[in-house]
Amino acid sequence: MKNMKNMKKTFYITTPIYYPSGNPHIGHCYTTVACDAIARYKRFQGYDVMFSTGTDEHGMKIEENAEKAGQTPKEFVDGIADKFKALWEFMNISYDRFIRTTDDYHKQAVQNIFKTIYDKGYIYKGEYSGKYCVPDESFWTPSQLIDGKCPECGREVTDAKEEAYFMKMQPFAARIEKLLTETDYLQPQARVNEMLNNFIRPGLEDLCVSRTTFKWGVPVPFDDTHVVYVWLDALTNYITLLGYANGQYNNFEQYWPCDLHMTAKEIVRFHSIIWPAILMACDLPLPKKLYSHGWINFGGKKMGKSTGNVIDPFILGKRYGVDSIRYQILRDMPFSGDFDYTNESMLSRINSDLANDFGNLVSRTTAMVEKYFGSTLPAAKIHEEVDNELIDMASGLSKKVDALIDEPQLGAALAEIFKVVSRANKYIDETCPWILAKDESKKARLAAVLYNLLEVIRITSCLLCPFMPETMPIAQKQIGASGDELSYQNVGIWGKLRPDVTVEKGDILFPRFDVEKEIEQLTAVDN
RNA sequence: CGCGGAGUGGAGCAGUUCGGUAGCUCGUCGGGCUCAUAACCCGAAGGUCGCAGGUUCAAAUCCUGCCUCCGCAACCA
Repeated sequence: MKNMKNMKKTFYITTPIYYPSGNPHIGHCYTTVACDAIARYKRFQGYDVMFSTGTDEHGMKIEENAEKAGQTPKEFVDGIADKFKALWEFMNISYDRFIRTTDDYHKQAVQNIFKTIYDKGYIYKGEYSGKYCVPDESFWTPSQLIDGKCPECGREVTDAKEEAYFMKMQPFAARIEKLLTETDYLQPQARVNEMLNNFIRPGLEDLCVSRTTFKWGVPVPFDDTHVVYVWLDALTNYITLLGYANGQYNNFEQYWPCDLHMTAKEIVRFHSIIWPAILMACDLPLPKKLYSHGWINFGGKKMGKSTGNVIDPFILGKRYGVDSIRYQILRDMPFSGDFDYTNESMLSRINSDLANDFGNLVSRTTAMVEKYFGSTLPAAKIHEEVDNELIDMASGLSKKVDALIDEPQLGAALAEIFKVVSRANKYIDETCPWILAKDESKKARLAAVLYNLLEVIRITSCLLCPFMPETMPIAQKQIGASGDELSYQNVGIWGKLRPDVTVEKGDILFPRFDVEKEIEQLTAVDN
């Protein structure tokens, strides 16, 4: 039975669950911050949002890394899961639920799901064969081999077989192809061809869903010499954390099917082919959208090599502000394709958009209201023709942003917002308030100009708030906006700020950085 | 011929679906303004749109061939 609260439209958004074989980095941040911005935006729109994230904690690599660290696997993942949580707290990530695949309810649910699919006849016992490195006890695919040898230790590999459970894929192949070709499930579209050409057209192979070469996993319910392999363990987090096949939660009906799975491009295949197959095997509805973004690279190189502390999100966030970092990566990340991160581009973006354009707009506007009217605008205003373009742009902004958030094209959404911010700066030059201020008979016109500027700040700050949740409320306080004036209902309506508003000029919102000095110091930190 | 993406003024990108004056941001240079975080506004310089052919009155945009870079190819966000 749904109560009134649950009558609201729901929106379920997920990050992948991250593999905690090492510490979180800015790449994890990108995915998670993007989801956070969307989740906050949807809450702002009035949706009942479920925003999930977590960690995928089983598997051989964890077993090995734990051993190297002299810890049990559980101790090892506990430590790293805490680091992820600490980073998300630092980055102001408003997740609703954090799942760990080592959580008891999840393990139980995975076993239930495995059993269900087995009982339906989609899982059978077979043999996994491949190239095997005996000393490392690892299977490798032909493509992973380096010069035909083990990529880990460089020794010879041999043909080997092991008993394994497989999930049939053929029963689902046609539906999966339709999902990819006839719907806009997978975004961006370019990835669809990749999936079709590489996997679907050649014919989907059955999926290996258990392993016997390591123990750190969920035991197969009726055969505990096997542990459940990553697919069924990790992907199912999206439904187990809602309570599917377990008694821990009871939100499955409420939030499934998922509205948006956000992932990076390397796991597209698992989310576009395997995950739908698993859901089909369980007779469950399919998620609505999968968005696969590119990577953040550094000087053309992939992350992880000698990039140093500079890319540590804690260091950047403490130095430049969490909101600024959130803004920069979301603004500069292209819709598809990778993004090449440099400290220069980050600082330049923060300076020009946040300090010069937005922050300075708030600063100069509130300063003028204070200086010319003692902080409180008079109610009497005189409108002029020159105001119209600005008013039209600001009034129509929220509709454009709504649509871009749904794509989801966050960079384009931010660009649209900043077009209006720039237009407002230009408007100041067009209207020259400092000249109006010298003429006592033009007070009502001056009041209108300043009010219009405050309105632009009200509207843009509301739309920017999901991206920069710390700073925007401060800006809103400075322009004297509060309560219903900041609601979603009013963000598309011009003139909602009360006419006799009182501003409260405050600290600088986004300080400007000396790029050369900062680069120097960041480099010093790096070495 | 494994699959896919990309090559556009100094840098980063848009434009290519349905051909028709090459656009944006940053940077540089010049000017304006003074409310503001030396910020803001205006203007200018700067590109044979990877190369070579072809179609067309007209191609960054369509066709053919080639070069270079990058990613993917059973779990790096």
